[in-house]
Amino acid sequence: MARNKRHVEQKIKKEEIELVAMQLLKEQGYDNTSMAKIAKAAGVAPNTIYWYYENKDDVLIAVLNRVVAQAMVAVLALQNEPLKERVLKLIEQVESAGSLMTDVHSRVSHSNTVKEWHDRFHSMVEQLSISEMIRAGLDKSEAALDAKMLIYVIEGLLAHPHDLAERDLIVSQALKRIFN
Amino acid sequence: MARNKRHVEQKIKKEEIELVAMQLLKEQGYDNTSMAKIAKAAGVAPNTIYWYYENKDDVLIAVLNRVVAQAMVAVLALQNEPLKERVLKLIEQVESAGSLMTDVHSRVSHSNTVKEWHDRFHSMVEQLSISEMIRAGLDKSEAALDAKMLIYVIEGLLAHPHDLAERDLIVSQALKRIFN
DNA sequence: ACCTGAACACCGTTCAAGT
DNA sequence: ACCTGAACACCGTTCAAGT
Repeated sequence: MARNKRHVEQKIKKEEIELVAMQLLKEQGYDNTSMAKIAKAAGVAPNTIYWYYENKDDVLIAVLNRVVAQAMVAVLALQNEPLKERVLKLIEQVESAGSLMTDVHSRVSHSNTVKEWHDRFHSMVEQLSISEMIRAGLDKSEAALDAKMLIYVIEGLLAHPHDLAERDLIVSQALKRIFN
Repeated sequence: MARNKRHVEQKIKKEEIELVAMQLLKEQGYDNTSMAKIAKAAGVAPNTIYWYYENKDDVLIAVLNRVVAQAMVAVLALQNEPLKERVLKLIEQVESAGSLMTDVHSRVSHSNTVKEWHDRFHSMVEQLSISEMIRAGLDKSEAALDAKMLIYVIEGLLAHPHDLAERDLIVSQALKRIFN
């Protein structure tokens, strides 16, 4: 019993650190969220985090996995909607993660772990995008290139601020150019 | 004479700091280039840089202006080449600046000065891109959207590694989708 | 006007020690 | 196994002082 209880509490502690880190990283970004800040918000000593994670980038990755899982659920729920709606939902989801995606790109050059995470993530997105293209009737020989184009347009929309109407227009135009 | 000489030396000193900073920032990126490193390479005390620049982001902007001017010259030299060649030249130029463009994006949230520089730069690129679209025969009503798309594809190519052949393919595909 | 040495507050991370 | 206090090296930046 005691053994079990302690085991549960351990999981809770790590979970709490991760949830707190997620909130702070989403709201304030990587550089503005110090390890000390996370520790304080989680109610532990600054170096305690290092018992659960190798370093700050490791915390970032744990948070990224949560964020991605959440976004996937939201987008997959629209399985039967037209492609445009799903793309817009995806953008909305990633945008709610604040500057996290930009942070990933800027950490890639510092941390090999982040680089590996980024590369895996990117090729996953690419595969999904390619199947969407084929499913939407595109020629297999061109699907890969068009998938990349669409991803880059989405990334551009995420990197630069747009109101909803403009975003809608640009996505529509991209899909029109690709599928006409 | 003495007056003049000192004036010249002043310009030389600032110029040297900037050239050294450009080299370091291009090679090692923003975070890996400390003010102390720049100062040492320029042969001055670390805080001397603060006489010429308000802060580190100010140094970054001075370097960015140099890099952009250089790229503009290279691209404008191809005035009469087809659009595809000019786009590829632009990508090549920006790529030679290493991670500087990614660094700009990640500094935007920290420094208002960098944000302003970024916004100005971005709208300049957008205007140029729109005129290219119109010049290439696109309908005026769609030129703005297609210009944005093309810019985002270019940014995507810059943010992610591609060999020359793949890059060529993606640019060709993008132009084909836009102009067919 | 131009430059410096010394200091400040903060950062990510480590280490030896406690339970 | 889990957590801490104290310390380390480094960072951007400031300040008082020198010429």
